[in-house]
Amino acid sequence: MAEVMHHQVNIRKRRILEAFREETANSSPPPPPPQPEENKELVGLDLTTPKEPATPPQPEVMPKLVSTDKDEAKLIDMKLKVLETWELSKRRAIEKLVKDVEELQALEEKIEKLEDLLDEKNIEINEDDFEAFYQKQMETYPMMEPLVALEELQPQTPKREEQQNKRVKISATSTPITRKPEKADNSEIVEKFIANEDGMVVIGPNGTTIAKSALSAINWSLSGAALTRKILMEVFDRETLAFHTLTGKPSPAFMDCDKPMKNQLDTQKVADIIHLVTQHTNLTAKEVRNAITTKCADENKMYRQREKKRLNAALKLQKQQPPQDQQLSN
Amino acid sequence: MAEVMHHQVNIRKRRILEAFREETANSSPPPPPPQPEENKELVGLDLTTPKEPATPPQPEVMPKLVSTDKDEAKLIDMKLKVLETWELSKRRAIEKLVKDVEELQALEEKIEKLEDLLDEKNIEINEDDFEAFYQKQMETYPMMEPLVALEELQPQTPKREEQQNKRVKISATSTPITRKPEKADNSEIVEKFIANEDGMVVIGPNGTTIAKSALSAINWSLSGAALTRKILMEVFDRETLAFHTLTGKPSPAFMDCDKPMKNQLDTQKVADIIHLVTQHTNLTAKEVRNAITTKCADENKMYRQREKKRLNAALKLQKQQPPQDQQLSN
DNA sequence: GTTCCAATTGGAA
DNA sequence: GTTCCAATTGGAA
Repeated sequence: MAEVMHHQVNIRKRRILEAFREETANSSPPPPPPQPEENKELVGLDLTTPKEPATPPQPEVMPKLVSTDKDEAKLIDMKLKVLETWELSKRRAIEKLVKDVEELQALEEKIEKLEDLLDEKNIEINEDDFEAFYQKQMETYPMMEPLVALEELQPQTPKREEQQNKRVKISATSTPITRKPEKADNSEIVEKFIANEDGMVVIGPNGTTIAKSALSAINWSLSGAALTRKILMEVFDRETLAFHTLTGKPSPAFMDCDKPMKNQLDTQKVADIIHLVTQHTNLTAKEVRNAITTKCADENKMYRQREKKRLNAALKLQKQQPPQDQQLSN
Repeated sequence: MAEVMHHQVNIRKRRILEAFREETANSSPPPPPPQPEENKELVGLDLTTPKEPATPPQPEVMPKLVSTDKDEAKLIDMKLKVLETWELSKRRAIEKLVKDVEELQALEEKIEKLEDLLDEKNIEINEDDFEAFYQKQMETYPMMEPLVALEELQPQTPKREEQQNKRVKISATSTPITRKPEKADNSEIVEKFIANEDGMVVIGPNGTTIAKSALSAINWSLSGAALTRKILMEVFDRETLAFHTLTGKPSPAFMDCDKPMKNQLDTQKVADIIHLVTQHTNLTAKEVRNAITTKCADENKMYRQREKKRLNAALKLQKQQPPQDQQLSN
């Protein structure tokens, strides 16, 4: 897989270089402009790195190009920045792929162990049984792919041409072939969840449910933290969020000042939320927990604001009324 | 690219299914054991989801299988878990790939704009100039790939067979082909940096330098935050870390209590550290900043601890001495 | 001897 | 009307 990625990258690299070559080939190189002798070895470009230590803040970070054609220099400069960005992005992509491969291998090992176990015990699995079982499982874990999808295997050696074309196309057009469909992604994810008769869907292994309508209302292309917050609002009500925290522990920063105690959010539900979010975004569990902590803090803040507003309104009302209830205010 | 990934996944899926099929084909399916009538439709497996609400904590999350052969049930159960994990992992991998493609496309657009600009202005780039420029750039930005590497392009249509074999191999052996080499990764990264005469290397666009020896001493397979901390220690000394923060702003949580002011860490250096870490790990800039904040807080804590220790030692010493310096302690 | 965690805060966004 | 940020803390790891 990493190999494939590499090819993709190399195609791109070659295109860049070819572009450069074409530019130089299509027209005779401009005669080197007369230069003062000390610049000669630099072929018309002043490329010396700034000698001064960084102490005076330098607004221009890249070493300035000095050339007869300023535009040209600027463009080379820009192009290089692009190349650099390119190279870094490539490295990151490969890292990701390597990680994927590792995950696949871990799964592979697990599966092989299971197969060994089956062999060892000489156990046979009836396919009908399995399908029935899978069917039931799907109802419980709606995120699973239907068995049919597992069986829809294209011939494995196919369409090299087509695939190749597609790859080139990805790299040659600006309209994405496999673009992340902002809205379609939504329904794609949401449709995996099958609602029960009350319109609720199970979001994690602990059986936490939320309304499917709520799930579809959530914009899954939101940044991770925002997504977590929306789901939190579906699982818990505002008051719960305002008076609970992730751990239920007091802040170590306010040990002495006796802040009002808060309880711990239902750990099962929290685990399910973390499950849901980490499976469908790139967030780590830690980031999700962080978002939960913040949301609770924010809800508490908002609750107190509203309370204050209510209190002020009540006081105002009291003042307007004749002081017949005066004893209550003492 | 997503297509490629899909194939890879499908190969795996098919292997799983084939394994199941072989098991059922190689031996006649076991005759369905006599079952009480109400279980008949479930073909020997009790697949009903647990009816009880989740209130009492249930240690077993997956619905229990009830079968004549407990081992068989258990194994199907396990196998399903694997399948589920598999499916989720696949989805994540595809998400990552889609993201990669998007990044590539963004770069593509940038480059095309540049090319258009070149065309528009009818500018030609002398290849020799470019190479000389690149050479110099490499000295300034050691992370860039050498130009030769950019030119080493394998023929683009090659080795389908080989590639295919590799893919199968990845999925069939447990020894990784492109495993992330824990140690090799170190030198691989470090060697990209070219030290100057003082053994220092530039780590980012602002020209921040650290000793190359320090860079090699760092274990790049560390978790991201730990890595950030190590680099921080190379760029700043302990005292600076102890009395500076990311922003220099006081904590909003301690506005009233007048904590001692802290200054802001050199933003240029911080930017370079963030650059270095985000390029070579999967951390986001936010996570790096978070790690910096924490490290500063920890260094401050440790500084105060040491100070206290020193003070205690001094007091002790004073007591042991004849009280001729008594006026100092009053 | 260090690193990591999460509760709290006011204000910026 | 909400979300996000980072400084601070003590203790767990």
